[in-house]
Amino acid sequence: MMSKKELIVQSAIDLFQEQGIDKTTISDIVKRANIAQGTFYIYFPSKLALMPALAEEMVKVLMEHIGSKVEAAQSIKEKLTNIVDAIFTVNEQYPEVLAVVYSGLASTEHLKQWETVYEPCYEMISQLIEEAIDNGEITTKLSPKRTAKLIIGLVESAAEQVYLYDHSEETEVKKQQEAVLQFLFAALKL
Amino acid sequence: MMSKKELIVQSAIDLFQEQGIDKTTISDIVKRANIAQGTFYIYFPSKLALMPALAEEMVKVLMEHIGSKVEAAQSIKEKLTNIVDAIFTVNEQYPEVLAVVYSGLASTEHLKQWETVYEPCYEMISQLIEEAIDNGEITTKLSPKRTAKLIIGLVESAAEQVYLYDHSEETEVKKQQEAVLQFLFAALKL
Amino acid sequence: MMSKKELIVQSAIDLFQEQGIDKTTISDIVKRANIAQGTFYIYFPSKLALMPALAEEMVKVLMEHIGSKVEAAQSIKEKLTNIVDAIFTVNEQYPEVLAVVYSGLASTEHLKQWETVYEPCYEMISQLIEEAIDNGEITTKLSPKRTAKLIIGLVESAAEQVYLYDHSEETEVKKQQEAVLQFLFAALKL
Amino acid sequence: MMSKKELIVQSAIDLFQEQGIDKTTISDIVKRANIAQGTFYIYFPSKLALMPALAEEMVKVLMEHIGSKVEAAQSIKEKLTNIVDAIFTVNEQYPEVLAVVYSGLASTEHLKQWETVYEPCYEMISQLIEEAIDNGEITTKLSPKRTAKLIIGLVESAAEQVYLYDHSEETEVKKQQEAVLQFLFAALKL
DNA sequence: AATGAATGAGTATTCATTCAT
DNA sequence: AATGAATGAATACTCATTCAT
Repeated sequence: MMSKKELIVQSAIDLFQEQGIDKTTISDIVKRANIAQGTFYIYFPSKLALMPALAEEMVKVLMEHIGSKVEAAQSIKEKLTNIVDAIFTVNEQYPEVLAVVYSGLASTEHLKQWETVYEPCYEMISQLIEEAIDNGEITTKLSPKRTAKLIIGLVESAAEQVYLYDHSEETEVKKQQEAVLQFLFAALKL
Repeated sequence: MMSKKELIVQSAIDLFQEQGIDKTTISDIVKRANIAQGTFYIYFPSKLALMPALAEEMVKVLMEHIGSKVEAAQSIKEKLTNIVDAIFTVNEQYPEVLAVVYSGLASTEHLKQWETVYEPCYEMISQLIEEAIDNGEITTKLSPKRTAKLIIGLVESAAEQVYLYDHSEETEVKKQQEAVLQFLFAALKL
Repeated sequence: MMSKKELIVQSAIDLFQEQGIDKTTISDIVKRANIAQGTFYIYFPSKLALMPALAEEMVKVLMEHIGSKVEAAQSIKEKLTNIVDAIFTVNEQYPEVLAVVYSGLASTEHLKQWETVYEPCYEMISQLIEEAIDNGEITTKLSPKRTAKLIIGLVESAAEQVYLYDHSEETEVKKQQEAVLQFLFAALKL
Repeated sequence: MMSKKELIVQSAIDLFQEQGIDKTTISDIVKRANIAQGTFYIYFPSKLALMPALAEEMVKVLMEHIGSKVEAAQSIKEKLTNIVDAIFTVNEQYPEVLAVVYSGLASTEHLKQWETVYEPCYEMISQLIEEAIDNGEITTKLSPKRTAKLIIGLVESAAEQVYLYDHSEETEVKKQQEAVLQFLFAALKL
């Protein structure tokens, strides 16, 4: 059984996904979570205070998707392919929520926490890059961490384009995924 | 002299930039624009309805920056360098506004208009790519339009990282700009 | 061709009928009448100032209905039958408008004008009663004018019941009309 | 102690009586009730949504007036006399409120609820008529329920005429009350 | 910890009215 | 007489937040 806190976060994610952040009220969240209005404030001082918890959850989901697929992969190409796939999958499920998380719109105050939250994700990709550099698969003058961030930025924005803006069809999505991968391989000279 | 509608859009951009979307009220906007409360509603039914007009203005600013610099350039490398520079410059000036515009948070209802608004920008880069392909500067299997979109996504997210999330210092900004350019050149095999 | 003033009154009647007085704005009225916002104020100082003109129009319609039918009738019974029929017919066409006119809700300020407006209607029925008393058809201790007012009150409220509250079917309407006539005949010992 | 909801209804009745519906704002109502603005919206979504509760209260008051007087009465004539008296008394106290309730202006949406609200009143009179028919006091071909409705319509409109339109003096009121009673007795052949 | 009715400041929104053209 | 963009006071309504239970 979920704790009240988890119930709140889950309800918020669902509602943000369905109707957007602005149109979702705390009242909506507690109704969906089946808890009392006041209970919300035991766990979160405000609606914005939800954001870090929400980002954490999103990153957790993303990391799970990536983790399970990347371990099995051998080459850096395979690994990157799986990462792109994971990012596209998560964007398909939570386009609205990720748009908020990624663009950092949830008020300037929490932006710094977010980088912290996203850190493990950057770190993981960074590791992969470093290993690939070490064993000669990749040669680049850019630092692994910076490269990791550029990669995530590139892939996320590509995924948003198809899922959030264009509401593209399945085949278009596949093409975009293929294209971003090619672009990425070229950038890394793979 | 500016029309009332233009006054509203300009005031909104300024205020969003200064205090963010959420903290900016319609009252703030009309006060800044020096018009009556009701006048706002003659032109826009709500705050969110401002978004397309706002995006148009941002794209206009971006295009002006790009246009003036790109014409002078000769090679595709030079042109891309200038484009990246233009995008970074605009992001430096309007980080908050662009975050809103770019992340597409402005409610699901207007998302489709946005692609239309961004279209001239995509089209312009697309043209440059095509010319570069024609004269053999670039070889790529990806379509020019898709490549253009990937480039914009990549550069925009890189710029956001330094201006919105990290509030980086001048030197870090330069490094990021240099890095994204290198990444981009590699991706296009330049 | 209708004058602007007539256009305003007619549009107001139509709109009050369709959406009620409260939900009808002056803006609605001028749009329907295809005239400018300011033109309204040339003819009427406010929305409430429309009411007497509106009542006049309604009474005019009612009188026309009654007039054409009553002249042909011979006996007082026949005449009353026709009056009841006329009132029901007009109520069928303008239930909402008549509810307002009859109940006098359009603000206390114009109530006195209304009695003046309704006067010809009361007077006409009053005449009929008096004639019927004179030629021995009716015997009553009540004054003709008071009797006329009671009759109108009775028949109007009966008509409202079926058209406004119950939205009755054709057959129910006929029954109600028949009933109120019988009740009326009995009251006048006819 | 009164519930918040009752407080709202009572304040609304008082204010409608004093200044009419249109001039009474929700702000006025909550101030008079000594409750917060938001509390109003917990119980009623709008001013018009008050109407059914308001009608219920009015019917309750009317029924109390009638009930206390009719029980003591023996003959149907006495009973009707008391009913007319009760209706006139309530109309004297709440002319404005009753005008609203009775005319059904409270927006088309709630009209159906009103017949339900008025039902006990119709039913009560209907019972009296039926008893009077059973013990031979009254002979009529009309159904008791329909007769009851006609009676209420007649008496209410007669009362409105003196209290709402004409603001008649005491003696005129008495005359009107006497007249409507005579008219009614004749209609029922009493 | 949990509740949910109550709060009221803050904000959006409406619409009668004006006035320069 | 006619126009209709502009006005801004008046009002409705929301919703984050509190607190007694």
